[in-house]
Amino acid sequence: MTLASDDEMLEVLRAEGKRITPQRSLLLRVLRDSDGHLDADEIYRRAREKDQRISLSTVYRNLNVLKELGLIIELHLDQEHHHYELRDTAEHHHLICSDCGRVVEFDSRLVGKLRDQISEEKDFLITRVHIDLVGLCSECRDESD
Amino acid sequence: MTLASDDEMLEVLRAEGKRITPQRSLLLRVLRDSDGHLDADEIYRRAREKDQRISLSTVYRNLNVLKELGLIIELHLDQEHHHYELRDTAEHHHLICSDCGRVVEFDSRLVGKLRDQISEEKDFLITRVHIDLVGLCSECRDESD
DNA sequence: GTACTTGCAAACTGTTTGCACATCA
DNA sequence: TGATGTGCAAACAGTTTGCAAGTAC
Repeated sequence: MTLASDDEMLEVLRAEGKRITPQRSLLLRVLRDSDGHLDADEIYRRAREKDQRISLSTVYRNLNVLKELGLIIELHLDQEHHHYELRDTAEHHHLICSDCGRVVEFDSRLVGKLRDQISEEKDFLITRVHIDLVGLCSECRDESD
Repeated sequence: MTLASDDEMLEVLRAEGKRITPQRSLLLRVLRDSDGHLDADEIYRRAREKDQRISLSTVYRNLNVLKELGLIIELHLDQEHHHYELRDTAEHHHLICSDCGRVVEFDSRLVGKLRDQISEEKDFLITRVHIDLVGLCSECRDESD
């Protein structure tokens, strides 16, 4: 499902003249072991569980490096801070429960259709599509009755 | 195109037990006279052109009030800070040029279809849909050739 | 009159940066 | 060895808040 193994990702770093440091390997591992959409602080917390010494600024710096190399994606999930996830071959979007905060990924043919339609209508070359659907998941909906 | 006139919006404030202050009227006027998607600082700048004394914290406080009353919408246009616009009867989404920053609004039948499809598939009650398409507008595309 | 609102300055949060030291290649 | 990366603390940007004074109703 995911673009590349950790090794392949490390290879991208090397190819771009970036060094492979224990911190970078660790961050990639944390991201891979997660279910996606972690914020910087959560990534920092999980990384520290494995290596006490990593610093928050290193986390931020490397998230930016990985983002520039296209290995991860920065999300703006209707929150005050950013979320990050490994870049995936399968484009997907997010369905967010406004009550419990749960995030579910989805995709649909309609997304590509929409993109094509608007691209033509507005004469844009569309490179990225962000879709967030916000609502109540079935559990939270039941509770609120 | 827009939900209500300024007077109607002020009426909503009154109905909620909020006071109608010159600052609030001014902010609504600034939002209405704009093309949408202004950030707080720009709103502050424009408001100050009309009334020197308004403060940035008043701007923030009132944007939050208006947001809670549903009179305006807060956007997260892939930037570090928020943008605001008057709530519109016609739901619309944003097409953003990653080069010049231009923002174009759009809507499409496909959005409702997508919403219905995912709602059913994932068993969510979907209340809000945010779509940002990012790309190059025709002018920026021509320049980059 | 009084609860709500304002302006100011100070606090807060998420993120970035300068610098000296450490480290990958 | 030399360029890159790290940790720390300090800076920064956007936003929120405490408080005393002002104002809508």
